[in-house]
Amino acid sequence: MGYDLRDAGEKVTTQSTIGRRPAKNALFDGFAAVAGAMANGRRAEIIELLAQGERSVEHVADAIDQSVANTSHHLRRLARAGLVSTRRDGTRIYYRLTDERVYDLWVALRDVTTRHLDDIDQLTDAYLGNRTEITTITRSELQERLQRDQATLIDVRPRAEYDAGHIPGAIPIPPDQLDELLPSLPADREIVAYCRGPYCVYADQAVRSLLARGRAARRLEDGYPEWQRSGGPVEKSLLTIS
Amino acid sequence: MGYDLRDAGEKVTTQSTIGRRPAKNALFDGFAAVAGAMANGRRAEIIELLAQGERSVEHVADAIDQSVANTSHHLRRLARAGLVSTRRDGTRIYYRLTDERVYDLWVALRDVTTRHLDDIDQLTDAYLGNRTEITTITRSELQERLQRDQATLIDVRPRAEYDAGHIPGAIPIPPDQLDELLPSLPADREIVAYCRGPYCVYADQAVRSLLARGRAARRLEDGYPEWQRSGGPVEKSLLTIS
DNA sequence: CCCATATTCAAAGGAACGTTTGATTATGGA
DNA sequence: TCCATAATCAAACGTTCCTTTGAATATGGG
Repeated sequence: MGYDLRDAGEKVTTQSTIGRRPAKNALFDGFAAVAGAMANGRRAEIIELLAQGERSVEHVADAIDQSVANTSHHLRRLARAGLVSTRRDGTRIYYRLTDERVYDLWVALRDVTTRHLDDIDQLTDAYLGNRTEITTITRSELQERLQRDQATLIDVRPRAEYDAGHIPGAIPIPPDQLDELLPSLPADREIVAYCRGPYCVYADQAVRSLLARGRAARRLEDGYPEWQRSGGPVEKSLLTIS
Repeated sequence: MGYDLRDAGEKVTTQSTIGRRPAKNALFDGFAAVAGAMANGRRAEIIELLAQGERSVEHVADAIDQSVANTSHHLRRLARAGLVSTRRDGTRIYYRLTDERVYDLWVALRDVTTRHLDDIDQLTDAYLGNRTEITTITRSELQERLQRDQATLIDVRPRAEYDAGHIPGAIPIPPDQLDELLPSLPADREIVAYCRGPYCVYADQAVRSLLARGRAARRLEDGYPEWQRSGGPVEKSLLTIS
């Protein structure tokens, strides 16, 4: 066992922290308050949603299947922790993530959770189906293949989100038009689908559908926000969100 | 205002998510559970403490001024979320952060909090005192100055932590020997102090004490775990922690 | 100026959390 | 084998949190 380093010297800490305890408590309660803001499933969903771009309260309420009042409550709580900010446009109020650092925090949380929480695999299976037949491609791999014209890239998010920003060269295939549009894709190359992130259902749907038709298809390992955040090139179709 | 992109297309999401709601809830509750594990001031302190290295339950209890039973409770909760792991050595159980990703998550939380929570400045002031007279130096600046022999580096953590690992060339100045050892430092160069991280009091104490003696002194902007995590060189004095 | 719409606020019930207390389990040494 | 030590567990208290309900506030259009 040897020289036990681990319990030596702590008396010192205790001594020099005497009297500071209330202040230390308050400081760490501050960190805990921010963690607490994310410590609710619906609020976690909100953060994932706002990572896509700003959204109105009603829109958020709709997306997370909650009442507007409750959604507003959750949004206010996130705002109090500094995670989201607001912008008023007429009678509507738009919420957004305060900055990219908040997004980074969310990704770090997602990462740790998927790696360490025992049940997470069952949970993702229950939500997204068994993903074993769906192979993924990394961002850098995709970038290479696009440069060499070796892949057809499709964006399977709702049209409005495509318009607000997408990976250059991506073909818009809104999720409600999968069946109409997928067959018309060129048959010469592999197809890569992406949507909102690793927990977005659309890309999985598209890949499954293509595989069922005998096409070669993969999904981007994460999604558009990750692509954008990592500095990948971006293209906007229409007016920017004002 | 133009074409309102933000509320278009959401019906689709709602439709294709119908029936999946319970699974989606469960998945995001999983993320929330991990956030919830950090959503308590004492548990946040535990994470910051374990970022320094593994510690026994009693040690942790001592450091956070809580009963062993309560501390054990908090540690079990962190373990259930996958954030910490244990190792038994005889009659003691040592807790550690499960991996570096957990540390990254903690740093991301610390970062977001210090940048966005309104009261955090008052809280750090209350805990660490007004830091306006204490200037900092970044890790890369420090590395440069060390290479050019332009600074004396002191490690003001308890001796056991210094022994477990420190920045090469750092002189150990345990916090309980500040007054004895500080005056004997060479007077020809600026002194840089570091300890456990941005919220560790020792480096501040050392710098204040040196400034009061008319010496040029700064503190490393963060601390040893950050240095180590960013790939900086590390030196160990004695046996490794077994 | 009034009304419709979008959002927030306040109150209340039930659930989950944090701390304390006292008892229980597991290990190593006598 | 028995005892001391280290850690966990179980129950119970008060506190905080989440959701729902109904009312209140702010903005823009008629």
